[in-house]
Amino acid sequence: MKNHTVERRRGKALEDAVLDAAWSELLGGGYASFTMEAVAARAHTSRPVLYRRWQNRADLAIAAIRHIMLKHPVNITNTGNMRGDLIALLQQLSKDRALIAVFFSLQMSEYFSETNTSMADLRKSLLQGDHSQFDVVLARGADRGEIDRSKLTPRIASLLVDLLRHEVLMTLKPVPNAVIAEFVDDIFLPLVRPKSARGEKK
Amino acid sequence: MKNHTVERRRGKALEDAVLDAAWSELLGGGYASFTMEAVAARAHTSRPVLYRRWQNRADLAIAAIRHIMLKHPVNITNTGNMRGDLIALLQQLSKDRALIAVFFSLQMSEYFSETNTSMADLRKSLLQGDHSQFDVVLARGADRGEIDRSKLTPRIASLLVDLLRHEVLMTLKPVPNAVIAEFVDDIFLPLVRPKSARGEKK
DNA sequence: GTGGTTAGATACATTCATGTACCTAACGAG
DNA sequence: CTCGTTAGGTACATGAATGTATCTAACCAC
Repeated sequence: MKNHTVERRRGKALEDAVLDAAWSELLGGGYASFTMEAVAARAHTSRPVLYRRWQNRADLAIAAIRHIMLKHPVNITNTGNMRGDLIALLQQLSKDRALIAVFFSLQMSEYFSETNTSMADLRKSLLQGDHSQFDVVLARGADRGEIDRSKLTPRIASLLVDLLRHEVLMTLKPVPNAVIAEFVDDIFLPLVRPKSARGEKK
Repeated sequence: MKNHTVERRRGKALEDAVLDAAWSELLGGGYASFTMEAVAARAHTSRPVLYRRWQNRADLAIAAIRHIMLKHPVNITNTGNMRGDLIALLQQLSKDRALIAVFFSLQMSEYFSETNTSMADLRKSLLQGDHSQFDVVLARGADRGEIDRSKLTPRIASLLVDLLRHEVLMTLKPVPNAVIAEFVDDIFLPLVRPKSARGEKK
């Protein structure tokens, strides 16, 4: 390297660059092959810079996940009917959050054996926002009479997110829109459709 | 150690002991903290003995998983109705296979980055038996008219196994019978119930 | 400018696991 | 009983990563 211009970064600029690099490393090899050395190299800096900010690689990994989640908030839409809203939400989750969930749950296994944090705990603390947004869409659907509120048990209310998460975990890829549509049209909606609308074909 | 009696094991006896030890290690810390040293220690033997049989720790881990699966086959039952059969199957999977699926999918992440095997491939090769057994039960149910075969899309046919797997992955514990019943009674059966039986309450 | 702060670079001690080499003593077949 | 096989033990070379120490030079505030 050794450019004539040095361009030395400081403070937040440097920190963001490191966190982005850390996230890229997590995506690439997962937490198992997540090393301070590799992150430092990718961010064009050195390990001591990392250790000045985070105590160890677990801290850095968590910080990177938090950072990327802040950069990709899930926006709730209003397409006019619940089906559209649900699909839009799932598509966003598939692109952004689901990837996080994957590399979080899947590749962080090593993290759990190191720190004894239970998976449920950490997942809850990181993904708490998701459910509430689904709940908003579902409540709206119930108000409009699109779904039967009495059929919305907690398990069924979380069914779509659970199916999406499972799919991402298994395939490690963004979920195709056709699959999302299957979740919504063939599984979720039939379970919560109001009795009056039972016989309707779409 | 150094007992007066030496009790030196050989051949299959030794191999089984090592595989059991390896499985215990996988359960305890996952593949991330799965070391030849620890396995050798737990099996009261030494690393060279392991390297004589398996080329590396990935080989040993796979062998241990295969071994434990052979020891716990899933038995298909015939309780007289499909609901009973499904629940029995899911309960068995929850106790035995699901744990395997967990520590396989979850904690083997490091394995995948080492060997480039795709997760889907390996899962398929190890868990291929499960689906066929479910298919038997489902086909039986269709023959009896308990379910509507036309509603059994591939995705819905695999729904129960998928939900179970997801639950185990998230909780890392055997799935309570009440949850299994929810899967069957509140989600799966309503989706595949024949039209004639629609109005029936159980 | 000047001086405090901190990035960037290098080097180091440490730890931990891998895979191999080698020796010995127990076991099993004949 | 004898001999070939192989388990059990120890030691070693290697490599990868951690976390720390130390130096220098760039940046920022004043």
